[in-house]
Amino acid sequence: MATIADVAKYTGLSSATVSRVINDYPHVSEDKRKLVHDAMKELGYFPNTSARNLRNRKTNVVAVLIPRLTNPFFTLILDGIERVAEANGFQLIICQTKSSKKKEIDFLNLLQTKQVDGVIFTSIENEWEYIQPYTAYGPIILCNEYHHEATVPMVRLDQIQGSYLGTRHLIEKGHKKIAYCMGSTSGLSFDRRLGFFKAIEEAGIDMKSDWIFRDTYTMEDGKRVFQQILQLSDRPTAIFTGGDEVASAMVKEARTHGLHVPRDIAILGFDDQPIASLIEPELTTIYQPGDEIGARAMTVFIECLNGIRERMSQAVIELPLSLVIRDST
Amino acid sequence: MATIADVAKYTGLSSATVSRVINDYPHVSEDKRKLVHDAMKELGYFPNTSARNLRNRKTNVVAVLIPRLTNPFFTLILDGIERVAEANGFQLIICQTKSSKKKEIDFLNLLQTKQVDGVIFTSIENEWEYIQPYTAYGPIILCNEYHHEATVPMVRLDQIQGSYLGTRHLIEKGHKKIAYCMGSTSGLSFDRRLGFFKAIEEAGIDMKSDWIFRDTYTMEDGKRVFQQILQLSDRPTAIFTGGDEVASAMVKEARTHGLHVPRDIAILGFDDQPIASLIEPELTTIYQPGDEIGARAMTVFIECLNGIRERMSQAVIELPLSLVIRDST
DNA sequence: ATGAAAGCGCTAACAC
DNA sequence: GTGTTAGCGCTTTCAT
Repeated sequence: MATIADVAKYTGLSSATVSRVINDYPHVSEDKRKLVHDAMKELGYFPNTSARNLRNRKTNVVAVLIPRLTNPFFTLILDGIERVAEANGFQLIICQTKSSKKKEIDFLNLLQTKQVDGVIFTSIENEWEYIQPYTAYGPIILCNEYHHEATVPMVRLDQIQGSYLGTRHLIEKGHKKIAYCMGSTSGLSFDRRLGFFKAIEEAGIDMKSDWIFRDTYTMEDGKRVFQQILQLSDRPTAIFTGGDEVASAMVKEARTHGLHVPRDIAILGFDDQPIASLIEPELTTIYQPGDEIGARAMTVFIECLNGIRERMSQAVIELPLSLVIRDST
Repeated sequence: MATIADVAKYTGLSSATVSRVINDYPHVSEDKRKLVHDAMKELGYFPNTSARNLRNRKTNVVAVLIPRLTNPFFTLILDGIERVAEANGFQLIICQTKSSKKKEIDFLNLLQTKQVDGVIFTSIENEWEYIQPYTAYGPIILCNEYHHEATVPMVRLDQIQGSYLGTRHLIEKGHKKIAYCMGSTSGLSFDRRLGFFKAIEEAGIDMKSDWIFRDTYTMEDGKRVFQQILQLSDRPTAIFTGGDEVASAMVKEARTHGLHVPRDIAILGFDDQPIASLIEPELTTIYQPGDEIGARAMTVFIECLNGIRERMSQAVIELPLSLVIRDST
């Protein structure tokens, strides 16, 4: 494998000059520049990234923490991140946490060993106090997440407003018994609940603890929870879900049980994934601009890296959510 | 940032001994080992990955080329690759080609600059002759792809058998006019067509060139092509699609036009994505074990890296496809 | 069992 | 405009 020294020897120049040519520095005469380019081609030379990274103390690689690759909403975010990353010469290392606290921490090791310049969290499993120490090693951006105590930039969607909008919509449709499905206990979930209960309380509606369901993420969860709802003596007439996958499975399960959506039971999705407009009836849902949020997070990351933006103090960038009314409510 | 030299100085040992401890080498006394470990913790030392990579001439990073992150089938493959990668201490760099020949080649630059140890293609845009030269720089594995001339390991699904199975099924259902949607002109598409026409010819059925549609990948494509099909004077009674996304959109579009699936028109999917069993009617489709194929490809990659497997000669590993009969045919 | 030292390939002062 | 040289942080002979 040809090195910079080989090119230097071949051209009769010094490695410094070759390096200047590689990095497009000025103050190199045109003929030498051409000489070097020709030699590089001739020798099949390519600069060694590890050597460069070692010298430059940077890698142009970002770690993206994502709970599940097979969750379309997160791949949408990833797509947005990728778009900006590629436009700015950054590579992405994919870190699937599978919602494991331990894995999340393990991946932060990439920061300490300088394998990546920084980290973008698209979800966060550990308490902030466990993450905080790692901010010393490089920019950490929260994307689609929020922690009150976090002292880093956060790009998020206004979950309070989004769930408030959706719940208001259900209430306006005349529903008074609304089941609520939540995911984890993250800040995001917390906010959604805030918006939900804000609408509920404004309308002076009663809420039963039986109507609250935890840990609903997947289609399987949706099916399971829907069956539980059917068992209820006092059955809700509408369901607020935490995602279109869950909602889709519920619509499906309702149909299986001969129930009409939305007449017998209304179901509200979240995300507005492609599937939302593909099933029958189409899902009323909350549109989350996943790619925009991802793109924005990566932009903020680059700003931090370039020192244009303060990376170790809290900053919240919030994008709005919107209600998409279709046929399931 | 603490370096190995700092740890050496702090413990009064040499950097060589510290290195031995870091790498769990034998021939280090227990007390020194403990001494070093304590010092590393005390100083907040972490080995620098770039330096290690430079020395060791390897990165433990693999580039995965994928056309679109938002395509669920490819993220399924990615999930399988990730599972094996993480179990073996490899990181994945994500390379979204967006089906661009140029980007595909650009990403191969990661191999030449030694930023990755090798590359896994989950789809391939360029002719093999353009890829071939890069095999000199490290293992290249084809996953879900096939090229006759390719001199590398290929992990693939038996597309001929899969599309044959699906087409046979349509024929057995009594269909004699079957539209065929294809994607690119890759080896994979080629094989699918082989299987399709094998079944068609066996049954002695006529095929019209009007019934063949190219470049159908997305839901939008599905909608567009379905509308074209409706315009046809001699309209097919069944459609063989290249993926569940396309098929789902077609089912949806059929419904929009007041057509009953499968009575008025039968639609066959491909992949068996989650959506297939979520829409109404549920899709009959060809199940493709995406995660298995991904996992297998990563396993083969590691074998190549370890020299257990020949990396520069053709080897084909083929997994079977199966027909999942539901309600759309 | 431990240490000295060379060198992986590159960049950036600093000289001229 | 070009060259000399000293590292970046780590691993690995080769001594002892």
